[in-house]
Amino acid sequence: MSKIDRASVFAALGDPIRLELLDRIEDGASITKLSDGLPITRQAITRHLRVLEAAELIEAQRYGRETQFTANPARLSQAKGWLDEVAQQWDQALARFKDHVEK
Amino acid sequence: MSKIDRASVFAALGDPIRLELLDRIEDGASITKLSDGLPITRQAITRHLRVLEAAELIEAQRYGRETQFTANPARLSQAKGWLDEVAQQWDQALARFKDHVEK
DNA sequence: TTTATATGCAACATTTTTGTTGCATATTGA
DNA sequence: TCAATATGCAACAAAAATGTTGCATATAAA
Repeated sequence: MSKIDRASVFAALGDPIRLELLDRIEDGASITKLSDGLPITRQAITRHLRVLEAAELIEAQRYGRETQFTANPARLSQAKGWLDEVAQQWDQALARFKDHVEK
Repeated sequence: MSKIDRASVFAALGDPIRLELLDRIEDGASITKLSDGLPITRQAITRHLRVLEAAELIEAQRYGRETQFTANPARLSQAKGWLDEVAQQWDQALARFKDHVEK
């Protein structure tokens, strides 16, 4: 998974509307239902959903006239994994620094 | 911490150059050093660093004519925490769904 | 078969984000 | 002191992201 892919996932998470949508999706919801109460048009919501879908954080499936979106927990785990990698790097760097000071 | 703040942290993570900079920062580095080898100008790098700083993922300190950037591990932990929250919500939703099906 | 509902598509306008270039300023080192 | 180094600032240009409006289409319900 390249740094560009990682960035696209974080970028998808980088908008308050999209974070709200991830909260609302949970176990599946249609676009109209997801749009309810949000301050932008349904079409704008659709775009946000497509951004999340492109980042593979959610998946879309059409049932009749409705499109249901479901979460992709695996992708979220990956994102956590990447944050862990960086955190670990920083920890190690800090450890090296301390070691250096003590000598 | 509002959803807007969370989004700003993820948005800051949502660029391959900035992920690369986070890799390179580790235990502190100057702008010139961080820019070395990257395909954009020093001024562009400075902007990326300011984005990371605004999201509180890194901190800047001036020593003489150099500006040293250091990582803020606490902020990264917060980001992981938020991903966990969403992941847990999804897990619970999935559990409710399974429960529902079995009945 | 009508009507209402749920979406999709596409053209536009705005706003934001990225990057560049040019120039100024503060430190360091010879 | 003079030259090299490390940045900061600001004006511009280009590209990408957001949102809106208007209209078309497919499905479900009466």
